[in-house]
Amino acid sequence: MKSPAELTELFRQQGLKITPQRVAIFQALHGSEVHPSAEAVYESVAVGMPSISLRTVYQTLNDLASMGELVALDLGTGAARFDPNTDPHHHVVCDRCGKVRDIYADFTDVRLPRSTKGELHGFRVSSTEIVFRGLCHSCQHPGPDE
Amino acid sequence: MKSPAELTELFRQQGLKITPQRVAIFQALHGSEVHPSAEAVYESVAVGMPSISLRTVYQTLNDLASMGELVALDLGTGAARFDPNTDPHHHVVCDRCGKVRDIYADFTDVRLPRSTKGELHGFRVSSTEIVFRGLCHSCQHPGPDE
DNA sequence: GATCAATCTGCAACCGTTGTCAATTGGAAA
DNA sequence: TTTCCAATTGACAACGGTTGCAGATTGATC
Ligand SMILES: [Mn+2]
Ligand SMILES: [Mn+2]
Ligand SMILES: [Zn+2]
Ligand SMILES: [Zn+2]
Repeated sequence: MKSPAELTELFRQQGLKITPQRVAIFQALHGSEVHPSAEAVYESVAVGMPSISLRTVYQTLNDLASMGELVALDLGTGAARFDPNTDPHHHVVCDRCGKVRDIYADFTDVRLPRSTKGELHGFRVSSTEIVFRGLCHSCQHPGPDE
Repeated sequence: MKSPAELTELFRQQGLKITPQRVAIFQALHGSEVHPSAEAVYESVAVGMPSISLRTVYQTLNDLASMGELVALDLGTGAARFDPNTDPHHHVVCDRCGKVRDIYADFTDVRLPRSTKGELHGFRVSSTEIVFRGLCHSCQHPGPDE
């Protein structure tokens, strides 16, 4: 995802208005590696802008996603996660708390294998997603009361 | 997943009742490779048992899943998909119609890479899922009206 | 067959997300 | 700067998938 300043410029070019809400969302996401849900973005932005609505957060996240500045991920944790990292990469997900970490690895040899008839099951594959699931550090060492 | 007869025996052993609804669901799933949603199982069973409720289908699918006889998959197609194939394998998913096919391939070299500090990002990984996404055969050649 | 806990059905409620629309607002034009 | 209007906002309803609930029904055991 581009910087808040670059996104501002991009939105302006597209004829979209630069609202304080949008700028706050740009800032909340920039450089973030936590893969927040829309709700998490909302809570983070709402600290400094209590009047913002969840609907506006969804709208802006969807706008960014359709511009390709953000990737919406469904990692099976209930809510969609938004990823400002648009480089090709994979993920580790904690089954207990939903924590997500980026995984950079060259899995170029992971390709859809051909059937015995030499074809790809009739599929034309456009992306390959690898998700590692397990427990994160803190969920492996649960405190007595959590 | 075991055969309907074996599942019947298994349920009996667990002290669970053998109801016509459960048997019909066992039969609908046995040998199936379509990865149906709960709704799809419901529609299939309801042909011969119109009075069955969707709630019962969910209940039985969840029971089978918690017994390990079935795997519940979240492949990002909206509804959960239920897989009677409990062997380790991967999937190809059609982005357009949601069709799912099993992929058997040895990706044992696909492992969570270690960080520069030599650790696995603090994670203890218990499973690795590979999902290939793209278009199935029929969705690559859409008819004029679909 | 009688008993009774397990199960079933129908419906309400839940969660994450999107549709709707009146009120508000950013920014181009004058 | 002021005007103007389309874009945006926020509140709330509605949606699809799933689960909670409660009363009616039924399978297993005797
Ligand atoms: Mn990521
Ligand atoms: Mn499968
Ligand atoms: Zn965790
Ligand atoms: Zn298809």
